[in-house]
Amino acid sequence: MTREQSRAHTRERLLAAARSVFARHGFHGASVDEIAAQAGFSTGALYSNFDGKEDLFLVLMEREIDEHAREIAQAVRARASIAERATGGARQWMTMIDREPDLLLLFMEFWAYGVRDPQVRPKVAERFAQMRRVITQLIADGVREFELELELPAEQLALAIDALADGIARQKLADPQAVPDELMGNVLALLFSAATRPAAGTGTRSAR
Amino acid sequence: MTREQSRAHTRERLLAAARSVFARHGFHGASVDEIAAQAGFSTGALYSNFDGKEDLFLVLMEREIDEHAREIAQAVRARASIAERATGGARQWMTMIDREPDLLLLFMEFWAYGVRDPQVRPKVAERFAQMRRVITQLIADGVREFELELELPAEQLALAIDALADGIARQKLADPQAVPDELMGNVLALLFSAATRPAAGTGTRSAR
DNA sequence: AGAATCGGATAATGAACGTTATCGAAATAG
DNA sequence: CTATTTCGATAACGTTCATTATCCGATTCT
Repeated sequence: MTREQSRAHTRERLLAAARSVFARHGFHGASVDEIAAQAGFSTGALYSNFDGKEDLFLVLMEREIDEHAREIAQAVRARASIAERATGGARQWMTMIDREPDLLLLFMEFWAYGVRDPQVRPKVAERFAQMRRVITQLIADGVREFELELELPAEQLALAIDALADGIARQKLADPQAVPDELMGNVLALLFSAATRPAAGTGTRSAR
Repeated sequence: MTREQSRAHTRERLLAAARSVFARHGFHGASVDEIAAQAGFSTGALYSNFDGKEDLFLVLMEREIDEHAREIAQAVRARASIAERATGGARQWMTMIDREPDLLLLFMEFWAYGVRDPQVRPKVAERFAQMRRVITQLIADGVREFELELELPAEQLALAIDALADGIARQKLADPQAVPDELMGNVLALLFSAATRPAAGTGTRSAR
């Protein structure tokens, strides 16, 4: 194994261990010793491959967030009507909360940590912006496809939806019983019914 | 000064210092040394008055959350129409984010910390439940007062509103420019317009 | 009876302890 | 010989504990 491959391999092992340990204990609760041990290395190796606990955490988060953003976008795009897209996306989100609560908790810690640190804050903001862009695009697609008009700029609607998703996740993580599974879908449906109207005088005037 | 008064006084001073230091550095970033020093005591005094850093933090949070819940409820109750109540509450929330971002950050840390700890989790859940009850009551009042019917149980609508508020706060804390001040009010207005309809056949049939 | 004093309890101190993240010099592998 | 990993040292942190200072209630003395 070449040096480069070897190094990449230890990085990978460290990241995998970090994912597991961080998920179990949270950012502050996790110890670099445990991470390094679980990866089968010493802590020095960790510091040789990363700038420290914080850097390791940030790299890991970057990766995980990317993956989840892709998943959500995919789940939404697969649906047909705008109503189905909303409920489909909502359902996907709720199951994600159920399936990987640890990871969501980590995202929240990443946020709390990043907002305080001037170095990290832009990265957190960019993550939100990225998610907003994805949702905005989905809304724009739906609007064009189904010939609708919006009461609110798509970006703002997207922000609200993202905010709603976050807030619901927070409540469900604190008390799973308090949040019915269909709630998010229902609210989204209501929101869309109020925020959209048929476009006036365009293309195939379907209804009216 | 009597013994009891003296003790209450140091507790108060410690709590005030804790509020300041926690706000500045966050829960994990704050050191008990700094808190004790700022209060003008030794760390031992802190441990004599509280069970430790965690206990101090929890007591402080309990207090602050109570206060904020009162403020919000007051801001909503003061308004006349249901639309004004929504926008009034939303405005109050947005200014609160602007005015005390540090405190909101602390709430988030309190949440992240509490969700992991089996001892603290019920307390966090109870805080959410309390806020839901307040909002539910406000909705119920509005519905009765303006003779409306709901498309969704008031509790669920309340949960969604709370979630939305939380999520918007998170985004605004990460990037204040990304969140227009009127957004929350607008979305609430849309949500209410979709979630309510005039009650059929009750009392003074105003319109229709 | 009123004032002074004593004893037990309580509050606060500050030094000590174990744990943690971090770093640099040595050792090892490519 | 260079790059990567190891090992030991260090400083900071939360927490504990023996010690000191302080207060309150009861007892004693005038």
